[in-house]
Amino acid sequence: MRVQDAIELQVKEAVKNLYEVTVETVEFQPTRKDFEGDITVVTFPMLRKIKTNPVQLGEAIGNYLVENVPQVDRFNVVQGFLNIVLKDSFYLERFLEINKQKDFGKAQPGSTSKAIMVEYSSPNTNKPLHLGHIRNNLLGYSVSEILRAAGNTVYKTQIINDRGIHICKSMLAWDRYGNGETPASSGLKGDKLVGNYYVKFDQEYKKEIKALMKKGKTEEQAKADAPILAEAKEMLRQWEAGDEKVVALWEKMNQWVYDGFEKTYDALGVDFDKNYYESQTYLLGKDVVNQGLEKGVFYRKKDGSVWIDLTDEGLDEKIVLRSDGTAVYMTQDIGTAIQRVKDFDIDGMVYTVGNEQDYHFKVLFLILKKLGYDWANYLYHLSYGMVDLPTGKMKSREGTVVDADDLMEQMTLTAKTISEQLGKLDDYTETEKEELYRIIGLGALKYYILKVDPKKRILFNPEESVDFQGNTGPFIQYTYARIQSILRKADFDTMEDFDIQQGYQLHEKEKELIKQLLLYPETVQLAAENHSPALIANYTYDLVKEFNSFYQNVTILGTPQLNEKNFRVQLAKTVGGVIKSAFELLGINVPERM
RNA sequence: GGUCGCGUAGCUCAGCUGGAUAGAGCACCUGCCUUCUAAGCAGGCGGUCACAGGUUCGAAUCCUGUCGCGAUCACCA
Repeated sequence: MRVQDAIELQVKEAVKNLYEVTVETVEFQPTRKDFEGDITVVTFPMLRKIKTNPVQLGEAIGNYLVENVPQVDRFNVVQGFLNIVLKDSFYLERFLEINKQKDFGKAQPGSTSKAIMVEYSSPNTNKPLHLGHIRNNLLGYSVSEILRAAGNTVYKTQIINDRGIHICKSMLAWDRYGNGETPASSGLKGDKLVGNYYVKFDQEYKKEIKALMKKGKTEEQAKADAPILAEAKEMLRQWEAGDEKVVALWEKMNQWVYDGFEKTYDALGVDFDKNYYESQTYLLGKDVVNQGLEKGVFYRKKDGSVWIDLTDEGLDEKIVLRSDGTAVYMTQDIGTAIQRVKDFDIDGMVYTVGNEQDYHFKVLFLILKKLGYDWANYLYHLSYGMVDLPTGKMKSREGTVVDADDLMEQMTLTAKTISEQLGKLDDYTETEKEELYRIIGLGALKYYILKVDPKKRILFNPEESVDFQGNTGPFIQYTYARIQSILRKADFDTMEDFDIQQGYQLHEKEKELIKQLLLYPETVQLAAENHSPALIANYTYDLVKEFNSFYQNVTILGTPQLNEKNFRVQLAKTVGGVIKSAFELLGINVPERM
């Protein structure tokens, strides 16, 4: 970066001295692989002010740079592109700097740092987590890590949707048909057990609808009149009234689910600094609405309901309190946001929620801004596309979901199969092997999901397994393992023996690797700004591709020259460090061997 | 119908704050394991960047329109 600034300055000097013209900005881009050079100045825009042809201009500026910028070695001109070659010494010096840094790529807290709360996962407690939750969790966790690496303070949270009619449905079904079944008695994971009763409710509900329709009711009537639904609603009323028996059942079943979720989160490798529970927040927000009513942010309609008019913003009117004075989803979200700022003194929040709620969050953020909260300026909806199956949407009630636990287990199994075929780990113990299969299987799954732009919907085909070759997690893990193998075989790993003064001449592959390493810090920043783990994934893939090409074309431990060997081992070690660091940002572990 | 998002090779995706001949992986075809791990490397095949206009010296990228897919427009969450 500093060289680019120096070059920019000298380019401006050059055109001023040579043509008596002042240019505001100089356009840079990395030189394309097909041309010789490290950095390219695009001279086309300058031609507007300077009456000459692009080749002459490029030559003139190039010569000036060679004379005035010490890091510039030589150049070539292709049309309006001035390709600059930097000296090897420049790259070697930068490489030595990187090596000294303990947390290369990560930013220290600074003036632009913020305290941010990231919400993700936010499950319902009536069914197990599925593939959709996995995408949510991986995104939320990774963005948290990325924001932290970019120098921010981050709090991870989830809001657990532990109340409401859907919870009562599984409670009712268990109460009626469960015969006292527990996770202990059945050997089922708690969330799975509760999920079964949610499905059971739906089956019974459908039976009743069918029966009612036979008696001549319309489908709509039947759905509304089914006794089992009325009973669930009644249960919700009792819960809200604090009925002891209902609350006890609710607590018991929710605990089963929490125990189950904990296992899934553990396996996924995600965690939270604080849990919020909807049962404790669903009444929040009403007093804020009333205050906003006084300030004129909201208005009351004749029937008593309270609204906000966002038509000036190109949106609609939106209700924030029902005519009976009860809260809606929006009210709750307003109240919860304010509560979180009180709890954590944060500057902003990231909500990891599917793109079906784009509109909701647009409205929520606008309302909070209009209410005058300064932290409302940094609210971000980390919106992501649905994960669909070839057969369509996943529906828990209908059992058409890819279960999170099952999927992770399946991935681990695939890793095992491949690993056993390759048979490189015969001296590993069973426990070591199992751990490794998990790392690889999860690496494949996580990378597969995180490498794609969050906005895009994912079509997941369970029939075609996730790849372990090419642009995949295991490919990158494999490269890391190879590097560790080299480090184990090298009997030195310090930089002290490498002498830059000897005028080391960089191999083309070495230079490309250093260039790619130098991009890591700005990639982290960019990923943070864009809330995009995909940028980290793609960066790491490029780095690893570059390393493998180096590895396969250049001998590292085989060279007779000590200075060269030391440098190459050190280079490999640094690449390994960046792979590990980048994968940590994605929540993916790296193995020492595989 | 209004609004938002997406549309790039057979498939999965990069590239999108405008720049050189549009890049990877999978699949398919050639080579490379007596030398640091072949989950790899080197190469080949494969594209009207959905379509049509516009802005620009220059458009996959920006603007407008059309088409296709998805989401959303509840006193549900």
